[in-house]
Amino acid sequence: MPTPSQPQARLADQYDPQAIEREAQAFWESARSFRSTEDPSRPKFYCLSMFPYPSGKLHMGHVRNYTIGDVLARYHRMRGANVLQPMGWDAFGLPAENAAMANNVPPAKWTRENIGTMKAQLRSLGFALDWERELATCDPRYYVWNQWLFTRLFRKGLAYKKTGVVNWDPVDQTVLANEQVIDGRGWRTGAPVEKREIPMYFLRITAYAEELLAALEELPGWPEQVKLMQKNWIGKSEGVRLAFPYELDSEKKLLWVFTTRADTLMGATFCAVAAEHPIAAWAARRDPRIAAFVEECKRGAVMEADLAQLEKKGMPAGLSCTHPISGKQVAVWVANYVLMGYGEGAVMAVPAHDERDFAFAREYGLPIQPVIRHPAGDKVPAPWKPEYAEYGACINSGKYDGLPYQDAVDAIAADLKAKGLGEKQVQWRLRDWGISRQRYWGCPIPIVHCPACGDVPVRDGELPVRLPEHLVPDGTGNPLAKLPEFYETSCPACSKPARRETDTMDTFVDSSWYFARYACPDQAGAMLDERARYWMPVDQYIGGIEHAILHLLYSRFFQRLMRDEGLLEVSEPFTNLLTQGMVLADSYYFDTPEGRRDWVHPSEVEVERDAKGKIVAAKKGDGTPVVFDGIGTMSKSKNNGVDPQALIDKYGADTARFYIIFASPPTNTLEWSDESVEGSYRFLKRLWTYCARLEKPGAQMVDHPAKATRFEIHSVLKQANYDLSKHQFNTVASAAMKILNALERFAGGRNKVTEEGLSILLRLLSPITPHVCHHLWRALEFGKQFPEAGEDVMRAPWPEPDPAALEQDEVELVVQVNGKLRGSIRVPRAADRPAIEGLALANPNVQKFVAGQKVKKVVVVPGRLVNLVV
RNA sequence: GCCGGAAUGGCGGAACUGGUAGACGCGCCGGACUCAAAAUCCGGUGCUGGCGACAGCGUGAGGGUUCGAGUCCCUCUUCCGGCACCA
Repeated sequence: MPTPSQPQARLADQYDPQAIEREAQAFWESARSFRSTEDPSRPKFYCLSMFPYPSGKLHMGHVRNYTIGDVLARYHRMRGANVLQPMGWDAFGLPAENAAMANNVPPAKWTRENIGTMKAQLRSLGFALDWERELATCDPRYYVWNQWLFTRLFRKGLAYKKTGVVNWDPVDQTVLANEQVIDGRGWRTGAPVEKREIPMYFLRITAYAEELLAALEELPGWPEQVKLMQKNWIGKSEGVRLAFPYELDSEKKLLWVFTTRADTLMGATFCAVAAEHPIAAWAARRDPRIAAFVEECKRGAVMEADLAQLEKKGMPAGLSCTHPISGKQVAVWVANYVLMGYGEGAVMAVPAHDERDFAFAREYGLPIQPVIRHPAGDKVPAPWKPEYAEYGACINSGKYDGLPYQDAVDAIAADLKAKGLGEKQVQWRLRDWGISRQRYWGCPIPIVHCPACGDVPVRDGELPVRLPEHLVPDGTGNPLAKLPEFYETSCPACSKPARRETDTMDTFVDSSWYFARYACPDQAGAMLDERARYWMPVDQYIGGIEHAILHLLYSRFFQRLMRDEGLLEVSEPFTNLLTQGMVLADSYYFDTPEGRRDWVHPSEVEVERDAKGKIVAAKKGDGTPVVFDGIGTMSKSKNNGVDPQALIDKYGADTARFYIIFASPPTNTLEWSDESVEGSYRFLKRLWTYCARLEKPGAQMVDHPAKATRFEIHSVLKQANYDLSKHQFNTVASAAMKILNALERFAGGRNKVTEEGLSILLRLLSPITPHVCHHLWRALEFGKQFPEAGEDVMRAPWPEPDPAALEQDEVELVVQVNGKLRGSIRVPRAADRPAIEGLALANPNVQKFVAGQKVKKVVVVPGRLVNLVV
């Protein structure tokens, strides 16, 4: 492709980032440098960063995410790949409704304005994005395919209706998101939140549980940590489903429980059921105290984190059931620690070998019967010890005595099966995905409720079910449910009057397949087309670690749903995953005389240091002392956010990008420091000044040998290339600094060594700071040496170290005595072991520590060290 | 509570596969330039002792394996992420 002709850039004396960034961006724009097309002749590289929620302005987390992605995209482009790097908007969601309520602006308008602002910001950062593929999930041309797929899943039974539990605000008469529940109360009303069961649509992700789990093994490009979290989340456990018979109103019934510890069955001394269990409901009808307890359990929010920290409480249900093996009667309790949503909503309690049951039994004086020989003995005296839960041989268990874990489980399961009271079963922690939201700003669920035909999916020809965009929610439920024009419709099957579903989809649905749609965002006739088969899977996905479970698991699930619709072949959407850490900043406050706590922005804080540079005090500009409150995520409430725009305005995009890459490896948290940003700016200025001086006639004296300089530059490059392969970009930025240091020490004019070194430096650095490298490459006319690149450093080949430059005649070896460093020796590269030992022993400082002692052993690590053991 | 991480100078971080701890940068100290300041440039900088060559100590705490541990194993502490309706 021809590069657009522009006047040859001259190198000004001063680094002016705003001017050169404008120029570089104009160059890329007119050359359409980042547009990607399908090209089967080249290896493709689909590089994707998680798309942002258009919250208003870009925040530092976005800048970090997209800078990391951009470095990867540009690097792979220079290595010859056909790179796709798209961008779009996760545009449905709760914040738009909150903003709408606060400002009386429809979410649609607010969202679209935010997209405009953030898109301009992304452009100013110079990311190599193919904007021709931009999409927004609130666009009917996008969400129509959510709806289309949903109707397919509904017909297959993979989408279905059942009741689910939600947070209910009794004052606003509305469903609350978990984040809208603060200390058990509604955020706007302050009313205690209640649990409420409502009908919802679910996606049958459990049908894919086995595959989602097994396929984790085939994801070598994912961090182990994320795979482990997903594995635990899916939570496959093999156990026994078994029944305790009981009689209710002279009717014979079975209380089913699931256990992974069937070997402890003979120690089951009671059973416990969830407050939502039918037995609890029955007991509540007979006994007002139980009714009150069940009510108490139903109060509060639905968050598992909160439930898990509740004090374990229970009440006897006034019922007993029969132990399936021993035939003894055991009591049934209603307990708040049993979850209706997991397993059978009931458990057999073995207090001797389960910590929760142990605590519960001791609290309520229930029998504790040890049945396993554990490392701490045969008895289980209080307090609880973790050993009690370990595997061991059965005791006090009649015919099962002496059997180890697996044999006991097998024998007990066989006996239960013979009685028709149980069998082995696989149990999953993973639950089906409830996607219904009683909210306005989301994708409408394409179902019509007909009094005669039931729930009928909207016909393809009627899709999309358009979301009216003019509404402003008021916090009292979904405005769609108050809009007859929306919900009044006719049945797709019988044409009689019917009511349209007014719930919208979880926004996780939108984000579970957007990555595939980028391949063909303009395709109006299908969800995906053959271009998706070219680009998918994503070769590199980059995003926050906070998405390690839900978003990534749902996306893996959707990829399979699309595969099973015949839309794609591959099962896994993301071949390689990079989880980036959060961006943190210091926070400072002072308490006002009125007793208010004011948070002071870190940029307004002056610190006082001691002679060593350690911070001893901090104050505001006006002298008010402030308290350092530690380091944490950037947030409005602590007034410690750094605005990317201000940073770009002051230093330019390249400094922002360089700092973000340099400050920390991508997977770590990044702790913000304005002073370090200055350092990054300083480096780019130094690079500029070095190049500007090279341009001037009259080379300076060479004061460093060329061979040593080349060795240094090529060694650094070798390490940098290794670091790039490990995605450790902070040391690549360091490498660029080291190369500039070496060139400055060499201090020649334009000659073979500086020319080579600088071309390496500009290419190595260009993915991180593309604007300044683009400009310097053109100004210094490196296109003459790299005709294939011409004026565009991005088209230059990636630099590789020259093996000849890495050769050395001598190497330095460290000499240790008993593992302690005592000196070093220089030896010829090919020196043999006796020669090395001789030189090591001859070192005078080494002699001091070996003198008069016998050397028992000599360890020689080639190229590294000699260790003399005395 | 459960699941998953992290911890190295005054600060961010580096250290290959168990082999010189502190690369690179920030900050700080000293110097050059300047009427002065900013900017820039040069030198120093883990802690303790010593004029010094050097020595002792040192990677959150405690133990272990090894010729040798920031790195491997065990126990613990603190901080961070997720927990299904924030995205």
